[in-house]
Amino acid sequence: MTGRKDADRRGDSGRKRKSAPLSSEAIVAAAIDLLDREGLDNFSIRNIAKALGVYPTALYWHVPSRHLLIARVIAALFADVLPEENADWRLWLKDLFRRYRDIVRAHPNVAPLVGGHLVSSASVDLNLVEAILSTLTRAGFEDEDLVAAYNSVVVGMCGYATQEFAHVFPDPERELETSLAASVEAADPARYPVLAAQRHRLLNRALVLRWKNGNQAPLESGFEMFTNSLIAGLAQELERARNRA
Amino acid sequence: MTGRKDADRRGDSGRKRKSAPLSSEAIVAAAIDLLDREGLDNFSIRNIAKALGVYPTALYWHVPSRHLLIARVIAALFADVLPEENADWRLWLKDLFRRYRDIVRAHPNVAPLVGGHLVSSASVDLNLVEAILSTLTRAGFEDEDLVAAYNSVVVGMCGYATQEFAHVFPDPERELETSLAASVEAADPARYPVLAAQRHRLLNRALVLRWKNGNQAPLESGFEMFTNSLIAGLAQELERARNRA
DNA sequence: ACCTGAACACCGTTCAAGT
DNA sequence: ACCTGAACACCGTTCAAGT
Repeated sequence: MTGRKDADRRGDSGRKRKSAPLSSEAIVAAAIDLLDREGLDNFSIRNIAKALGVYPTALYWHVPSRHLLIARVIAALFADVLPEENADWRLWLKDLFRRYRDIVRAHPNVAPLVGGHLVSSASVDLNLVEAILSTLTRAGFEDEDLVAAYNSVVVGMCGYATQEFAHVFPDPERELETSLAASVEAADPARYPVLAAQRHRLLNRALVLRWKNGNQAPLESGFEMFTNSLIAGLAQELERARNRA
Repeated sequence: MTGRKDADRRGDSGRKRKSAPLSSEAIVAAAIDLLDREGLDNFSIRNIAKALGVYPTALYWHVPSRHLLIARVIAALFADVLPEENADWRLWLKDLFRRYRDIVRAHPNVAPLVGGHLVSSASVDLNLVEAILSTLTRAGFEDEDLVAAYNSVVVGMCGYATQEFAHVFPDPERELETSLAASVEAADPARYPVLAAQRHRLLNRALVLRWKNGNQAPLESGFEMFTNSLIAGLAQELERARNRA
């Protein structure tokens, strides 16, 4: 009898039913797993439930809504973005940008969920916010400039990876691929001289001119230039602010 | 008889039925209108069809899919981003960034659709691509550096506005607002000294620490610093590359 | 307390049928 | 050629019912 019950609990009927009870942590873990394996297009409450061997509505006991589940997923994934302390604020920022991008590289399908949505605010990591603020304060930014620099840093952190790992929509007939490749290949050198001359360097390596995202074709050199430029530029803005004062 | 037919065509049965026949342009226009009026959460093929007084499936004669409709919407909205020519490449870039952000300000709900999705590639404006490439070439970027600089510029163009006008998810109970405000208000000055000291300057004015987006609370000063920094930094990278050669 | 199960109000898209 | 209308395979979420 007891053996039978245990067998039932392990669930030979519901195929993937886990022995462990449901919890917010288990749901978030299953959500991340699903996102990594099946992509954004199959990322749904119902599929997470299926992976857990449970009814979709069961999740609502542990998680208030899809939006807030996504917020928890983001919080879990970026729990360790924060770099070691560094006396040089510019190196610290560079480190932060790198670490952020590395996480997105490891879970590329989350990119569209972080960039353009304010959900992230639902699970703010105050440690991250304070770390950026205190680093910029040590660098010399004050008051209004501090806020502006902080916003610049957050965009610098998320902006590149968001675009590098942008969502590629399902294209089974490869229509996007063929039409894009064709129009670039056929670009009139008279009208588009630089594009025509550099086309082989650009296809799938330049934003907007690609059908693969950073997953299959990373945009490494641009990341370096973008982050280096932004940081160097912030340092320069700081100088200017000092000279004003 | 003819009068009756005209009345039928104007459509007293289907309420909003337009007299004009359906077309790709009309659909895109209705889509933009719906996006502006009703927001991203109500932006669907079915609602666009309803606004046009037509069956949802009628759209598929003129538009291949939702993804590609979005691509056309984006193409239509950003048809005029391209700034006037400018001898100073840095001013030209600044102008480009401003114009891009102005368009997003005018149609803020499109922001999440542009930033994190590769759909935009389905409707590439080669003129824009060439303009950026030729400007950077005139500035002095070559070969691999040109690609890296181009990618930096595209991220610079889209990155800030994407986050400034990020999607705010429906929150009728104002849970996000209250919890975020509370946690920032209650931030321990010992653990979060800068955050605690600057909290009134930060709430709804610093990314991640807000429940409103740029629509209700623009992040103007950060935009200035971000774009100025990026451009100044690119100029500096250019100097470095020249010194290497 | 935690999960089932039915139900509601939505989606995008396919395809046969009408005109 | 262009639109209707039914149908399919999905969604997120609410809520009563079970245990």
